[in-house]
Amino acid sequence: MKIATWNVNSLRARIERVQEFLEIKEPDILCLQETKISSDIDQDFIDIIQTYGYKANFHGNGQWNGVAIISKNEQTNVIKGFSGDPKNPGVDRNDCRLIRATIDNFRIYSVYVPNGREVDSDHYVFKLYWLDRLKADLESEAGAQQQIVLGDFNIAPRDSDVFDISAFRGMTHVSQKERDALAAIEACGFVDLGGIWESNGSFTWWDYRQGAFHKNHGMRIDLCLSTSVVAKLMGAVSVERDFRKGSKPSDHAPVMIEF
DNA sequence: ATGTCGTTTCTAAAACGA
Repeated sequence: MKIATWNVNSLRARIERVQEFLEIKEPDILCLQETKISSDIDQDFIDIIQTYGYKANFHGNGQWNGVAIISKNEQTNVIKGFSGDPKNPGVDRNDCRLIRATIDNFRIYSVYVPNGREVDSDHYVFKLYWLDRLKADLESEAGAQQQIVLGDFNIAPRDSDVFDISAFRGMTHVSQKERDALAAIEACGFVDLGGIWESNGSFTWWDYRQGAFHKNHGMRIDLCLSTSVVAKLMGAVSVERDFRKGSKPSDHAPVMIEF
């Protein structure tokens, strides 16, 4: 079984690369982030994806964010956004950053954690809130099914997950509070499957600017967290760097995990 | 060189987000 996650930075702009990925890599499940398409036109993309034998569920508001789950097998009990009615601190009230579905008795979550912008901004407060809210939803669904959480966390868990930690001191993606929020989720019984990479180099995102990809100036911010039972079944983990190359790439590469 | 993309909008250049 192959499960992948990919921040595509606009599905409209990336549809040909996504088709290429489905055709060549044949993942059983693909979680997408930053689809930037609205629910109204999702059917166009569902039709394209169906021609490759996949089913899809989208959660999007059009201009920004947007997440999706694509799978060969049926998706049931799909939930878009957080459960319940959270007290939102006021930023990005109608954003679309979470979709979950049950596939083959696994509970799959596609997440797009807020960027946070600057550590002294409301957006950073919202990022911390969002991570805490995600933890609550994961805890509320724990036990019944094995859980796998994939997506763009906008957090580099360790210093070795950025190309030059001195360039990121005091910035989002590496700050202690967001790393603590991620650690709190892991403390609920989740394993960071990409954490098997001990050294610099296994990055998942590279800035479009300054030739960052060719210099390997990147970060590992696209993560896959699973319950420890699932982690024991893990085979190969790979960053599909070829999809960061070539014509019109996203600034993120897909991460693929085999079980 | 905030040097690239992708989105949107007063459909051409700019604002905004990442």
